Amino acid sequence: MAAIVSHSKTRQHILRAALRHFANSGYAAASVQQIVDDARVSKPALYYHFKDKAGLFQALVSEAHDKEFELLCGAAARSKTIRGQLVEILAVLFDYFRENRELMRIALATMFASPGELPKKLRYLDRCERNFEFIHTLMKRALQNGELDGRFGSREMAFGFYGQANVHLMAHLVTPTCRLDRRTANRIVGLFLAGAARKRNAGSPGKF
Amino acid sequence: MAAIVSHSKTRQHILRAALRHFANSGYAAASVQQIVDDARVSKPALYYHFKDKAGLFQALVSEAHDKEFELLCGAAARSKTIRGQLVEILAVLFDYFRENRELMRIALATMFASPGELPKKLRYLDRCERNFEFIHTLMKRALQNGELDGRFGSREMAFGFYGQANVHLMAHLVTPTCRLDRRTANRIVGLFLAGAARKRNAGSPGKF
DNA sequence: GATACTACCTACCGTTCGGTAAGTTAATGG
DNA sequence: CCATTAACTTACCGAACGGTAGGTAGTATC
Repeated sequence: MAAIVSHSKTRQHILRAALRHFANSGYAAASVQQIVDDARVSKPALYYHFKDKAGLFQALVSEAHDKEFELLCGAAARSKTIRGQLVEILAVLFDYFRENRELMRIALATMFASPGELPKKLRYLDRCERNFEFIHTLMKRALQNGELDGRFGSREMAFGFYGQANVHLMAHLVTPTCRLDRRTANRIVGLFLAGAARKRNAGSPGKF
Repeated sequence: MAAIVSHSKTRQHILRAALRHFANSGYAAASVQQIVDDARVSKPALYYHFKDKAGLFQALVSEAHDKEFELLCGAAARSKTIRGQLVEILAVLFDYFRENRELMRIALATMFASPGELPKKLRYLDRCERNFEFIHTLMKRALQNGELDGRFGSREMAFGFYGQANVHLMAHLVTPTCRLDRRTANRIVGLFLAGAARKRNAGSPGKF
């Protein structure tokens, strides 16, 4: 896993242990003592590399959101149609999720955290917004292209899709419902684009 | 607010204060001391009425999910078509949400909590599942009626809808995006049923 | 060979945590 | 009039919390 970049070995151990504990217990319930025990380092070693508990968390949060943004960009570039882009996005998120579920958990948890749940000095809202706005941009473009239904707003569609993607990920953290793979990605995008209602003319049903 | 039922006045104060703190800070970060200070009671008074911190939380969690279930049932009964039922469900959830956002926050937070985030003895997964299964049942019925597209499974549609409903609620906790009212409910259901893709024959566009 | 810096260490700080022991007050029942 | 119970109270517990003071081994520099 090349996800955690760090110059020091100790710093790396700390980050990896912190990732485990924050992902598993949330910010408040994860204790610094547990983290340093798990990382087999002393507490001052942690406070040498990170300003405080919040700073340690911040490092992981930034990495999680930046990684997601990177994945979104890469995936969207791989297709020209909105359908292809959305499938690519879901597929790559699912792939990454399967092997880095702890980092993803942190990204999701910070996205939907209560105001008092995390230290106020933490900066992550701008990163959340950036990731959402990326999807939003795709939708706007597809709307102009005529790929999407003009009766809906780009914002509500971006919201519907990004929201649904996140729900699938979050739900999978709680109870693995179905395999999060490319096939599932295809079906989700299919449902999103075609809608759940029965079609009046079953002329060209397409495949999902 | 008749949400919190209790026989003792003190118990009521405690529950109300606990609701505020748990909703605002999450389980771990909310301290018993803050709660009793806020409720203007002593700590042993709290431990007289509730077994422990987890028991206090449990009372709120149960109430939150039970209330949601009640809302779902009432809303679904108000219409015969799946479209009508889904709109009613969203509308009633939105209504309730606007006036009881703290209780809703707890329901959502427990739904997507990490394993180590909450005490293990807490019982809530069965209640989550019950609420989801209610939506699932509606979808199954609508599928048999031919109201929904047979190419999709009832489970994935229930998931898509319930998930999207929850995302709208959660997102609204973080940043109020749009008015959560009946009009919004209509648009969300519209998007869910019709799909985002442009329709080939714009014969009867419907209104959302 | 003194100085300075990195990368830690042991030991400990004050605070807050969830929770309790034991006593008090007011009402109720025999 | 006494016993019991409900509904608390003050005072306190040990453990865990996040964080730090002060010292040190190793390396690099002048």
